Amino acid sequence: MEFDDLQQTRIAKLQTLRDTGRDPYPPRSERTITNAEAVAEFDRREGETHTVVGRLMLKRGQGKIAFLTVRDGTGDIQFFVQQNNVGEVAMQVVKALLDLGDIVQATGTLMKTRNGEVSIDVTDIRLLSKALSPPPEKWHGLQDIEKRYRQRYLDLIANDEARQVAVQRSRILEATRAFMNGRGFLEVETPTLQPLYGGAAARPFVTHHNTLDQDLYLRIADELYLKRLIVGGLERVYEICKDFRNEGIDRQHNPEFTMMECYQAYADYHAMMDIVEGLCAHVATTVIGSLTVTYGDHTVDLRPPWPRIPLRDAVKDACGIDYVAITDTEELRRRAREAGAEIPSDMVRARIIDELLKAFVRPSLIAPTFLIDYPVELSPLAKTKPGDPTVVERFQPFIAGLELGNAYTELNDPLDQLARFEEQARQRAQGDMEAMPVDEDFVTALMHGMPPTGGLGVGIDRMVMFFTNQPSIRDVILFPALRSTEGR
RNA sequence: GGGCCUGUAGCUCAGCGGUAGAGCAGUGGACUUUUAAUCCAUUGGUCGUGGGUUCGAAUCCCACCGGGCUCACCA
Repeated sequence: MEFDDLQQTRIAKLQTLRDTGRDPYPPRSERTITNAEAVAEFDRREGETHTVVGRLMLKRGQGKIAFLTVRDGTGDIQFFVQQNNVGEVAMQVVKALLDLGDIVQATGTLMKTRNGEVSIDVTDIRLLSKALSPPPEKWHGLQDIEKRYRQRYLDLIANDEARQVAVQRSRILEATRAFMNGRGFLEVETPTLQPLYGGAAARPFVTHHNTLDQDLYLRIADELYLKRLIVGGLERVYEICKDFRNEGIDRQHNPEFTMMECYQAYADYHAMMDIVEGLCAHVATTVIGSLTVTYGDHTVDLRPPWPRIPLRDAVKDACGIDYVAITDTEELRRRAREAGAEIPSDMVRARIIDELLKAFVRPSLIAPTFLIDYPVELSPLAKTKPGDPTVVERFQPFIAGLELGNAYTELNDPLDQLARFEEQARQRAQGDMEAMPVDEDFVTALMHGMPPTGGLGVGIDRMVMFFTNQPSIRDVILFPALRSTEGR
């Protein structure tokens, strides 16, 4: 490892500190009050002696005094260092050996400066940890997008918004758990390493267990395991976990992402819509403090209930194509192309409908909306609508153009499930690598009887994107997937 | 994978065929109430990498390594 001039300078200071008997990395620290508390409670704490800590963010020397802005996890406070109080030696240390980025601790009297800034009138100041690399620019922060993702700690140090998003994400997860627990759901854990993957249309990551000498898949969903628990009589279960999908990376997709899946026995997809509405409203009120949320150019009202629009009607309204009335696939393809959609000649009927959804319906789904009742072909785990074997009871919630999740009335007919798996296998044989493999073990579970069940998956990252008004999933995942660079 | 954009000092950015620049940070100095402190002086670069065009390339061209947007793919 090589050190540049700025680092060499700091390493020299480090040596000076050691040579003069000062440990640049002492094992112990003290804190009697957080910075935020000191500022918030100043009126009744003025004059008290306190010890505060944090990272040195700004340094304003002025002869025999110095003002240091120090930031801990709660906020900023100012150190007011006067040579008369700390002595000439300590003053020299502050001026010559402390650098921006260092972690420091100071003891002194809580006071306000002439200009009203809450400060510690320092009597003792010490270094807790010497930073050997300089922090990002103090005013512009860290702008380089790549560096923000690769070295997130710098982003968190320099950019307030990055910190806010990280905190909000945690609060959203907390609110989600509280909401689900409050509805009687049991939080469970199912395997990340699965001998057979399933529950979504996606390509998996493959790994290998040495002792078993067996390939395993990182889960693309936990659906099939959670439904086994429903079979087992756990009537309301949910899991919040990472799923892994070996696919493209873009503003709304990361190869590992966080999903909340829940299943409720003796319920259907309407109950799942109630949960989505309730969950979003709960998160909005507890985390945002309002049912009105702004995302990008849009401001949406999350107040339930949300419109529940059959996909057929939504597509018909958006582009005038009634795909139910057009039974001939070639006719449907022709009409879709006329409307302006790009439809490859080998695209199957269900994908054409999906394309119509993406091209014409989705862009207009700004207000919270449920699209319901999807073609059966794309939903091998969902129950068909009574009286219509071509449509399943499935819905997707959309807010501000974001697709937040997926849900259905779960298929609990074991023989129908087996037939759907076999149809998937046929599509797989025809080259659709995202079609699901046959999971006979899951069918075996269904053969023991699964109650009528509603199931739901919510993309937590997208929910966080929405509630924190972030345009990219990389902004809500602390360490997003990036190509590794040479020499790292 | 395609198209468009992008990579210059530790950080934020200018320069876009003719001597490599600014602000912040750093270094030296002045300063006992600053708020991105101020003032004086000053160090710092294989202009992502490698080729090419040219009398001359940070600048134009090609390839490669990263990144962003977008389309495709994908919940």
